[in-house]
Amino acid sequence: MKDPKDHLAQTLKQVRKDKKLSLDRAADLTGVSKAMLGQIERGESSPTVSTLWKIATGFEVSLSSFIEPTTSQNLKKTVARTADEIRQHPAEGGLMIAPLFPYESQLGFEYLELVFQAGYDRESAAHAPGVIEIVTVLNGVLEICCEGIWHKLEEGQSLRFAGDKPHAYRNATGEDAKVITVIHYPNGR
Amino acid sequence: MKDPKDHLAQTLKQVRKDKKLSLDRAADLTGVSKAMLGQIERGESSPTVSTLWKIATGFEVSLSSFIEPTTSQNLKKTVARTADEIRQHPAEGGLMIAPLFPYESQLGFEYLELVFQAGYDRESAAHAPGVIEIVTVLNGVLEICCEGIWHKLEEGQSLRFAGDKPHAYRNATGEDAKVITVIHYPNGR
DNA sequence: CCAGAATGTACGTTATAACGCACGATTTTG
DNA sequence: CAAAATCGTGCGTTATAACGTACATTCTGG
Repeated sequence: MKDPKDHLAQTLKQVRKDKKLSLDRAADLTGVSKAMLGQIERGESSPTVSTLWKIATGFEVSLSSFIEPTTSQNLKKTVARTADEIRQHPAEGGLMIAPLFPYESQLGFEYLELVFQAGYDRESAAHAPGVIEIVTVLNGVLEICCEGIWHKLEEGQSLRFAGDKPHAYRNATGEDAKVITVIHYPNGR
Repeated sequence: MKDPKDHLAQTLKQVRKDKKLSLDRAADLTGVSKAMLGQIERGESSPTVSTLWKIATGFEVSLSSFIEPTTSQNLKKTVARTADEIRQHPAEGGLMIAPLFPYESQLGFEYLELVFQAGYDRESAAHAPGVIEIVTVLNGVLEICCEGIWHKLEEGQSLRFAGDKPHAYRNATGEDAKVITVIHYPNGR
């Protein structure tokens, strides 16, 4: 990725246009001079983080939206997926994975369907720092161990936990357990 | 929220420590002088966005992680939720909502279970620009209309679509339809 | 039509980011 | 143990962010 200055220029100009503000009005709102706002929009200057914060705060927009690419057209497309058609069986037995919506940097998470077959019992290594996981049980019973504590989840129950620590999954029943899981990576993956 | 300079200082120092890098080594990696890295870490200077980009790129960390609050301790706690216990019935009939994990700014999304009762048929106003929705049908059959096209989702099927346009939900069957939905807001909510 | 207001840009001035280098303290090496 | 290397900080210099102001152009209302 190249210097974010150009993306910032476009985004600032677009936000101001969306809000139908002149540079004068925008300067009043943000506390940043209209001359500087104009320079940023024309890509002639790269503001400090503090100045960008003043702009984002004045416009009531998140800082991130000024520096990360906007939602790509790909994400705006409607995509339908059927878990039964894309389920995969990795080398490691007992677990099947349907990557319904793989990781997208603009969303910050991946969305999977997992099937833990009867008898599954395995640890998962800690993910990168800050990773958060959410699991909802659709069918069956699944136990998840995090921070030394086992949580038994039945159909309709959900768990959110820190995925940046070692954790474990166990299906001690005689039937498969099917879950939906969202894994959020704050620093990308 | 206050000036992000202090958060940036802490984060930069922590990232460098995690990677076991001296200021010298970090300067080599990022192309930013060690004197400047030191000033940023001590909160004595607010870098330009271009300089911050060089730092993030050199460290192979996302820009956002330097300017948004780190995952709060609240998010790291293990939380179990049962949809049956928290399901709500809003004024508007035919739809029940279990807010399993409400919106968190650090995740950027909310995670809900929805039950569309038999006969439900209603439009949903467009969300803010950039919003992306994901829906997975757990039980029953649900139809979702986006961009003028109806998509029929049966059990095990999922849909991702742009939530910043008018869309509609319909359950034309004689039974309830239960879904999990993730709604991602790029600019917060 | 005309005067005043609004708009965005250019320019000179001021403040501060960003740098290279020196230095004292600490750690490493032979 | 002494010398060399490394470390983080402070300082002066340079480059540029950020500002206030002037100006040409366009718009608006009487």
